[in-house]
Amino acid sequence: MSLRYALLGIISKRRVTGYDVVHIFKQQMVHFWGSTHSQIYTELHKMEKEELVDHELVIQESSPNKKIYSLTDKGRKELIRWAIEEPLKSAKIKDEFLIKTTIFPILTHKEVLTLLDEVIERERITLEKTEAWRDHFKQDNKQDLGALLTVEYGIRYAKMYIEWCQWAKSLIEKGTTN
Amino acid sequence: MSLRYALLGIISKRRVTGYDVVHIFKQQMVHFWGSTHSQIYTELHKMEKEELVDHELVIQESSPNKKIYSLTDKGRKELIRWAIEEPLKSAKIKDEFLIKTTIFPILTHKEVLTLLDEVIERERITLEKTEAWRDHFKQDNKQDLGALLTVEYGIRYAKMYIEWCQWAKSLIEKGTTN
DNA sequence: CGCGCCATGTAAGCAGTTACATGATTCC
DNA sequence: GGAATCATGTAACTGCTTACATGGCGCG
Repeated sequence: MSLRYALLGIISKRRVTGYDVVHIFKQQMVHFWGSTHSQIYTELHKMEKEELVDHELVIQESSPNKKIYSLTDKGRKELIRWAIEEPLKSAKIKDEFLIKTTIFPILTHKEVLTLLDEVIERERITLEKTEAWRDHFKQDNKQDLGALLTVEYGIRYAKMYIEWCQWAKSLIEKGTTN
Repeated sequence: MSLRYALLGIISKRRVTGYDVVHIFKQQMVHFWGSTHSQIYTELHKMEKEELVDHELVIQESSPNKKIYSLTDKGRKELIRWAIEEPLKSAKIKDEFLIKTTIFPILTHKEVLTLLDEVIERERITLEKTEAWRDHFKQDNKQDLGALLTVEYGIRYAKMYIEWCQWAKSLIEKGTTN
């Protein structure tokens, strides 16, 4: 049910199409939520039936027609109700690499270090992109507190991950087994 | 499909029942994976059909009978193949609180600070429990590298979350809006 | 006498992923 | 000529959650 509130949140800020939302998920929300176009379009239809959003059809010549969504009063009220009344559920994380971590003892020294280096590199790239996005975003002076806080979260998360990997490496390099 | 490898990983370390696995998920894997007994029992059945695990039935008097699982050769090979050959997929996170964060600008100053304090408290409790578990675990001198690394990850994650919340609070308290 | 622990399972429903489907325009 | 971008949608499937279902034992 939370995808719904993520969508309501995005629509509350600016006039967007389903297509725009897909990109906002990819650029700004990667660090804490994921979704695909098929799920997003479906949820938007459901929400429209329940009168939480409505749309305006824009006819275009050189590209396909599009639907620009906006919140209804009911939608806005429901979003705020959820935010302040609905009890907090803790994050659900599915991190494959941590599963691999649990079986480090049955892998060789070399295999483990290769895996760790791959992850460090992946996170380093993510960190770089996220920092670039934050800087670009700050220059725009957009004053979107929500976005500012969540990018910062993304940056801190990536840094933590890299530091943890480096700590793991040093611990493994110290050990003599395998 | 990753639940399967999480299960294979657990079974590779010790002789466990489905019931034990449920508790291992709750105690040691909360930080990076979640599952429920219904999904676990179902997956164990599937894996047994595919001959990745087998079980030994233990008849008990004062409690229900139980099935103790162990890896087959095929299971162990498949686990290692997955760990070193299967390309890394990045973590999938679903964090409701970060969705709430994106709409901070449409909430009042007070509502936002209440939410942040709730989360800080929740994470503080998690951190305390996780640190207690690590210390207890280190005293046992269990030498399980995988578990040592993942608890440490849990601790670092919780600390990062708390620090980020505190940074957010200071940023909001500095601001005069709302 | 009720709650929690041990221990297993099935069924129904919802959430999320991948594949199928279309089609013009723009850029290389 | 091929790939990427814009823009929307449906269908099939897998993964995950919640509810249903059983039953003895020990503790307060």
